[in-house]
Amino acid sequence: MGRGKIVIQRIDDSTSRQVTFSKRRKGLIKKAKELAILCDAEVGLIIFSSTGKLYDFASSSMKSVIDRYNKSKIEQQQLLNPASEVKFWQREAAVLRQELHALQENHRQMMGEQLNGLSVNELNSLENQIEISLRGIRMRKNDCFSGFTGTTVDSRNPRTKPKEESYSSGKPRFI
Amino acid sequence: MGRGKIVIQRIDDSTSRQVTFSKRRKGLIKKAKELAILCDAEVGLIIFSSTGKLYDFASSSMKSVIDRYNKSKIEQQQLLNPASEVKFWQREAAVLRQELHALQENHRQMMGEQLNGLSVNELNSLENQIEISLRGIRMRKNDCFSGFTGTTVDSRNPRTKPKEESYSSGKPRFI
DNA sequence: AACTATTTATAAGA
DNA sequence: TTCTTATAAATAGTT
Repeated sequence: MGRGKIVIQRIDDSTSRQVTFSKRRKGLIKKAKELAILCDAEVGLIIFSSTGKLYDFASSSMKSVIDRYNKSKIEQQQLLNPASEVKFWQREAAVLRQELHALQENHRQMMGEQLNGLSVNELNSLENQIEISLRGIRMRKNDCFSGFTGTTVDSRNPRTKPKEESYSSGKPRFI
Repeated sequence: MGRGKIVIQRIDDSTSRQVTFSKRRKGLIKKAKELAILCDAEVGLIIFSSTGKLYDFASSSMKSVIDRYNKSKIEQQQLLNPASEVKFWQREAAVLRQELHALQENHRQMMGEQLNGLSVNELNSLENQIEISLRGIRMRKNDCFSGFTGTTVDSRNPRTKPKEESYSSGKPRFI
């Protein structure tokens, strides 16, 4: 966009390279500003002349832009790096598998199965837990069938509670 | 540069803001590239869209640009920060003052003045230095007045040496 | 995503 | 460096 068309390659003549640098740098910074304002974007622009002089523009602050850039790049790399992603999901799967196994074993023991591996103490503990659970169930049952005397049970919104505390809930409360 | 003139302010309509963002981002990156090539400049450009997506361009690498930027900024700040600059020159002056004092004291002692603060050992050392200096001076003098027999003195380019080794030289050689 | 009328940027010249 | 101006390039609004 000038008197003549130019090809985009290094301008050999040092003087006209400097002149072009001045003009285009000004234009570039102007357009960077406009983009930031028009499109509500965060823009950072750093220019070093061939003589090493620094020119810059940032719509917010250069520190903010660079920090955001670094954060963004790290995230990008982690998501785009197949090895990391694989590792992430491997870890995730390992954790879930472990939780699942623990819960399954606990569940079997609560059902009175697979008790061979337990010591007497552990069996006592399990027995105790199940007795507590049983008492809770019976108390709730009692509430449900014999009206609301309100003497020994929690009276806050009692009508909605039974379902939440039944054993079939997804979150068991004892180990 | 379009069908109509626009004012530079946030485009309210989200769709046309996005369209404009696409067009202008492309244009800005193109111009950044051109500036880098045409003018042999190092350019880094970071753009975050209003939706947080990152677009960037660097003529070398963004790391290189940011590192250079940081270095450049630190230098700039140190030079533009009056307090730092004052401190810098204060340190510089202190060092020079110290060197000057040491040299002045040495000079006075070489001149046989201000000898009160010296121990016998130091006086002996000084005496010795001055004797060596004296011998050097006499040898040179000898060379100058009695022709060039070349028996005991350095014969490399003898005609230019006397001036360099006279005591009035700016760089004294003994302490 | 294309088109095109305009505006804007800028190459060359002074 | 700065101004001018012819021309190339970018892009706003439209399709």
